[in-house]
Amino acid sequence: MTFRLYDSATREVRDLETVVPGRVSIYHCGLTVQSSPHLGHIRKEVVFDVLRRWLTTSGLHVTVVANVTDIDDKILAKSAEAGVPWFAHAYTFERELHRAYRALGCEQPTYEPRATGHIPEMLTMVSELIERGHAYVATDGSGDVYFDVLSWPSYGELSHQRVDDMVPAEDSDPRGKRDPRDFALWKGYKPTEPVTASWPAPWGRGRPGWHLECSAMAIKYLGDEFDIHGGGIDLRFPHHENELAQARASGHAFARYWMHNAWVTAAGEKMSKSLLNGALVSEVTAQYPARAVRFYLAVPHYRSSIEYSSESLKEATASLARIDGFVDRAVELVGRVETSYETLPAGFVAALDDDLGTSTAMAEVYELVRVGNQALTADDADAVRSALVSVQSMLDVFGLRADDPVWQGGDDARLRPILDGVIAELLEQRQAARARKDFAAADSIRNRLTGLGVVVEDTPNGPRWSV
RNA sequence: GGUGGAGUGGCCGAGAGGCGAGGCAACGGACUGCAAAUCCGUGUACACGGGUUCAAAUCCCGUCUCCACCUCCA
Repeated sequence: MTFRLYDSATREVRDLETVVPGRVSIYHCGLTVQSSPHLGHIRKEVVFDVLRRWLTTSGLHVTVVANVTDIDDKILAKSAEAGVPWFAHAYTFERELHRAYRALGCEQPTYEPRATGHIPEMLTMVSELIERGHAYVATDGSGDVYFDVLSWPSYGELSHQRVDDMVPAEDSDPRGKRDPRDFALWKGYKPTEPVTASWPAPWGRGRPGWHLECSAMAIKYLGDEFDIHGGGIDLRFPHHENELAQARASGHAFARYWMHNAWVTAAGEKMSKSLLNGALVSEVTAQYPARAVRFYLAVPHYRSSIEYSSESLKEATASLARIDGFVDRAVELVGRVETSYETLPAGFVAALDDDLGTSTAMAEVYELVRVGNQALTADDADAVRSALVSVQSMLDVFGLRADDPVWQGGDDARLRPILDGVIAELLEQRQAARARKDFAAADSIRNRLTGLGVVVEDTPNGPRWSV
């Protein structure tokens, strides 16, 4: 095992040394299901999907946990506005998140726990923190419980900030806090909120704070200590800092490595719904092939931001078409091939082992495509097969194989033979016209097909077509 | 105020002291009836100003610009 990962906590690339040899446990913060996912949200899913695929391909047993935050202030506010129960609102967007996962070929996590299903675990953690003197019940009778930041000297260790330098928000309401930097573990029930959105607790009815959920669920499913904790870079502080403080202060070792992905930006700024610059996954996949969208999100390094533009998505579509062109012609010549870790080029393996160097790894794909195209021209079947095996095994790691069933939806399989027959008939007419040097008639047929989106190419073995 | 990230050729995007990652686009050539696809070739890129070094996009100092986090954020 030579996988190396940049750890945001230590700010260096380190060898991945897992808690249990041969196994990797990963927790990445899922979404708060309060609205439709945009490209930025789904980038995180793609990044961790590629990570999971790479570690699995490398021979490790991978367990992935990604939570669903199905209760929070926004869900309550938006559902009240819409006049629907809060859980109906949450389920609606949870389903939409799942559609986005599937659309981009992301495998679902091993476990996908909902926050509201883990109240007992959270209550236990809050109790432990109170007993150890790191949490307290609010002084204002609200029923809130806060983490006592000043009681935990290493607070700030993840984001490398000193508590004294932290500036509280100007409009922050001190409520029943001892210190403005203290954060809520438990939010006391308010009569304005639905009673179904609250649970009984020793210190009063209420609901969990956001940070608490992840700590409790990560420990439940992955154990006291686990390997990688991930999420978007914006979660580093406060969310992950708080998770770490809660978990360690209640006696758990918690994550060994912290992995944060950068954003998708729009006009240079972070994509977000509040800025109205968010491109929804459903909108983008309606305009571009979902596989090209995955390519676009998966190829740049995960710690670099990706600028959203239609040009970039068109370019991704064109790049993929070049790769597919080789794969299609190669499969026609040598048939389907089996892939494995052993069929991956050394440069590809080295690139991904070095902090998931996806961009460098993709350059290996193009190299093999070029070599394979040369072999096709030379009619060297062995060399074609060899290149095809490498290319397919690399695309597999990226989750980008064209023949993966996840990309096959939409097409009506019954129409395919009919299409084949009709186009074959037209191409025969065109070949006949070409044979009698009636190029006007031949070009007319080709132009009509091109107009319908069917690309016709003449090869030494006769014409071939693709959509 | 504190803590980080970034500025690379027409565009996207890697790299992090030494032979110009790669893709998209463009141009020339080969192939083709013409195309398409493919292959071959074509670029003196690293925000700016200094410095260190035999050698700097990469290290150091300074400057400019942009982005982010500091208790809603993937």
